[in-house]
Amino acid sequence: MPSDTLGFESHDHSSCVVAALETAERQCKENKAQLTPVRRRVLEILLESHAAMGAYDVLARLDAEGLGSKPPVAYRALGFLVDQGFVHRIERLNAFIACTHPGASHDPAFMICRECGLVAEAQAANLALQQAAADSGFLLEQTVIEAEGLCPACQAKGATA
Amino acid sequence: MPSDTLGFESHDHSSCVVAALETAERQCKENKAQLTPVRRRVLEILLESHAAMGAYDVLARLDAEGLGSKPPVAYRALGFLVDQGFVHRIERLNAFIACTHPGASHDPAFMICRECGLVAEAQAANLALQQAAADSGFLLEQTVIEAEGLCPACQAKGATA
DNA sequence: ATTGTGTATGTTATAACATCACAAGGTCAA
DNA sequence: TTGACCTTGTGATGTTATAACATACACAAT
Ligand SMILES: [Zn+2]
Ligand SMILES: [Zn+2]
Ligand SMILES: [Zn+2]
Ligand SMILES: [Zn+2]
Repeated sequence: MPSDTLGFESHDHSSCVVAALETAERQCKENKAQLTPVRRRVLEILLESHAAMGAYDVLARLDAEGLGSKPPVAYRALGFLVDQGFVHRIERLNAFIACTHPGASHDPAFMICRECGLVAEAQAANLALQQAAADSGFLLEQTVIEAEGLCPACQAKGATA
Repeated sequence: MPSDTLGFESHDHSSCVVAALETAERQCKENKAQLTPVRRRVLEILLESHAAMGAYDVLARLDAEGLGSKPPVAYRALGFLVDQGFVHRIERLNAFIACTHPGASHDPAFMICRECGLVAEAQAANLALQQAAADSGFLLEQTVIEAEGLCPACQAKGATA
């Protein structure tokens, strides 16, 4: 299993942003979906960091920029981005994060640092779960795999609580 | 990986209930924790079926029985039961379910039928995720593994939407 | 030009989930 | 009896999410 995990390592983040936006533009064109100003702006906001953001935090940003102030504005944009695969919902946090593997078809898994809030996205198909599903006749459609713990930096800082 | 998944198969459910309650009693005694009437009743309510229940649904039951009517009553009891390992929280559903492997130390995974709401609990340690964590230096403390799909019965009924 | 259709947005209200803060009771040991 | 600790009661509040309905715009068919 190669480590294509991204999120904790220091890296050229602007290239993440550029790549994600380019992929979104292209894929919307292909899918005849519209990356409208609000939708694009929400994606940009989420791309600012590898952390998850609540819908209301996103909304506050939109509001500050005059792009909308009511919950449905944020939820609709987030819903669109999730449907397109540009953004993932983190169930554990009731929050959203920009995808770090834009374009690639994937079944994401997440590692969430409980200390600093950074979230890394990994590819981690769960063979044991697939086996359990097969054994019990369950038709597996979608999986949520989210781990919580401490990222390398926060471990180094000695954070334990 | 043996199939110790439980939830979809028809089975002697009363033995689930009895076993879970006995284990809870015993383990509380060992841990010097108190299985008070409200806590015990919440566990019994959750044990009625292999489906997840929202905190407010549990609360409605407690209220009907005169055991409490305010949200903290339900959340406190559920929190206690989760801490003791008798109940699991299903993040995907913002809901709670009684553990089907009482007493055993485990890292549960869930299969959630989107049609009928039944939830099966399996053991499904995610080796790929552990590998990804090790590769990136992430200290993995807790994992959420939840699959959504169709249970055997609902597949048979031809449910697709 | 008008009408229809589809998509996106604006807005109000409310549903659904969760916690805070403080008061009150019960148990038990010092 | 007092104090420490745990549990419960309750009002208020905070947070997350969606329902429902109205408006606006682009584009195609008439
Ligand atoms: Zn992704
Ligand atoms: Zn961290
Ligand atoms: Zn369990
Ligand atoms: Zn089912």
